Amino acid sequence: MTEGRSRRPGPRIEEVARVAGVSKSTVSRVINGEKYVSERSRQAVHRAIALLGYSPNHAARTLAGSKANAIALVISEQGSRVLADPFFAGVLRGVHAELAGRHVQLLLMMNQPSDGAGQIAYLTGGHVDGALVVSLHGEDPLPRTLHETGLPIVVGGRPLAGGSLPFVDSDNFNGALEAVRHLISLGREKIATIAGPADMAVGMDRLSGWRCGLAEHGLAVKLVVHSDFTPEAGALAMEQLLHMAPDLDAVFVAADIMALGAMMVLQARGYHIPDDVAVVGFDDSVVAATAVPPLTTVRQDVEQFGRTMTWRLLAELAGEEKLPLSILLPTSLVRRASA
Amino acid sequence: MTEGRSRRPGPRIEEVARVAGVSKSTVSRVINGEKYVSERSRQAVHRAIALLGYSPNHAARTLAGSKANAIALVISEQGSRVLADPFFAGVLRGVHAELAGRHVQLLLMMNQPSDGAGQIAYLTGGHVDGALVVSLHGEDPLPRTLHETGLPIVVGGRPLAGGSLPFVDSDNFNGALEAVRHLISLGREKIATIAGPADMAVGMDRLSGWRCGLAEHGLAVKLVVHSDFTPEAGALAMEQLLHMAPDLDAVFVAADIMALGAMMVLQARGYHIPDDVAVVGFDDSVVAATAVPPLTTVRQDVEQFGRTMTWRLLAELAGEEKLPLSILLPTSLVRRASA
DNA sequence: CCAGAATTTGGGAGCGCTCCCAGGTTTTCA
DNA sequence: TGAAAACCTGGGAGCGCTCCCAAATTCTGG
Repeated sequence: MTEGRSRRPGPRIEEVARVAGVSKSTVSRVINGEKYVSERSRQAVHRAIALLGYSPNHAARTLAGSKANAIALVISEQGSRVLADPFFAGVLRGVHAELAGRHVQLLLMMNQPSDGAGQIAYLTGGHVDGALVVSLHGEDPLPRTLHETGLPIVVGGRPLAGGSLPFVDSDNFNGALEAVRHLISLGREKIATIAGPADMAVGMDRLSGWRCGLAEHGLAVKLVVHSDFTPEAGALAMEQLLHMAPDLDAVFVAADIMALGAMMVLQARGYHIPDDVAVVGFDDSVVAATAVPPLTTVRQDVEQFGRTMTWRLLAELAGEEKLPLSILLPTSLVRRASA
Repeated sequence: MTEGRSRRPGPRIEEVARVAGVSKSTVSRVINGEKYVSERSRQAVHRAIALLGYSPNHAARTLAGSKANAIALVISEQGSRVLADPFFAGVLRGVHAELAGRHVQLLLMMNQPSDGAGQIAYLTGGHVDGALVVSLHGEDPLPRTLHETGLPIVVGGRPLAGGSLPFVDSDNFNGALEAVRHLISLGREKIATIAGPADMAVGMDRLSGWRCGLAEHGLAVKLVVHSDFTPEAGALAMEQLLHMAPDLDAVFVAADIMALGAMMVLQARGYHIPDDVAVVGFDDSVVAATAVPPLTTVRQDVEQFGRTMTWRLLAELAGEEKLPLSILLPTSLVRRASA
């Protein structure tokens, strides 16, 4: 009755100030972790906040202040959905974990082909302080465009276009290298690969690792077929490889999901896995352990991926200096029955 | 130099008003789609908005207005991650698609066991207008708690606890029913099931469908083993079933991912699929098509799931009357080689 | 011992918008 | 034909906070 307009519930900064016996300027300083606040005031404010259950109003902070207190997670969805799904969920979990406890909102944007311009306008329009761009397609211009407007970003997955964008990626090269070394240690000599698309960094880096592993031992690096990240394409690629070299004795497949298709073809053609042909995948996705036979694969920690991207972005927003431009996360070989 | 404080880029509502030759009240009315605006003014405002590339400031709208212009997507993550991942990504895509073009932000929250109370405080603290709660675990109290505070919510997946929460779910019952009818039409008579957990609606509903399908034809409904949504547990359940009835001729598995484990066991025991034992899964997840043999399964459209939840929530927020309390989405049988 | 620097505090303008109010104009209906 | 109802508009208070400014206090070093 006495309220003019319907107010949001909860106490305001003014009440905290009153209870703590200081001004609202001081409360604001404490909340934002500024220096030039006496220990005495800081304690009093913290007590008052706890007592009242105060939580700052996000909209007001954003409106009054010079930052948005929010970051965006931008998913660039150009095909390759199959690869994206489990990857994406894991990354998201990591991002969220890293954000926990900070007063930063996570906004989600998916790259609809229709609204490229609108999206850029939104992102650079002061609604967010920075963006995490998960861009599986290496040549996507979005990260660069955003970066050039001065918006702090971190790209997930090495961007292909030259220049220097901050990014986080799994160490695809060394993962593949380790896979090939493992195959060689098993005595395999005719080692093929089903590579990812040539326009994706993830595809290229895994291919390079395979090449290096073979080159180390003077083995031939001819048996390459490019494919996309689907089981069907993996099957097709395997057929091509068998056509090129029916006597191959191992294949490194750049994604578990493609390995599934490849294994189907191998088994249909009467090859025994791993006796005739050893198979190593990549990702250690949920399908790897339940494949028949269980798939030896290179594990990447997607949750760590999300956490690291977020950490890097927040560090930059906090004004930290000397941050590494790019961060590669370790991979590890998971040995199962297929190799 | 002339700017006192660093301002956000872009035009403000005042400029739109000036260009359109009206007051900012009128511009606000147009933006919010209120009635009591002449067609002439409306046109002028729209032209001015397009001309200036104006986009309303979210923080200011939220602060000044009585709504937050944001909804939350709350993921209740109590185990069952494997099921959740692809499901979750699809739902998210649907949510996003439905939100496109509206001035509604999507906030993401994952249920960290640690911050249950903080999360509720945040959600009911006026930061969001409503919430989508994806809660696979049927007895999760969060949806009910939120609903009781008056926050509009839509639950994804039928909530188990009695009462009347608005929810969206796949028609698990009829999907299972159709699967069983298909098996019966194939001449199978000893049809087992690997059911989901008994404390999840999704598990119970699929089990009920199986029961009904058998009951329709007077078949025995004894061969049930409960399991959780992992391949390992599926394998274990299959072993139990074979122990109970080595001569079973079909099995309906409540999730593709469990079916994978079950098929491994069947094949290891020398059963041929589908000749000896027919297998039908549920979900039509990415693994179904690449299983050996390819898995016949019940398809649910997870993207539609997300879209429908969002539509239902936005409709309620818009004050629409006579909304259905619950919505069941159709499923369809996808025939492949396993049955 | 005192000028200047460093620290600590409160006051208040204003971020960009919505929503209430008051006033004017047009339509409706008995 | 006149009063009530519906329609349309602009002005301005204020949402809850941050950040600038000015002032008060304490700490330095020559």
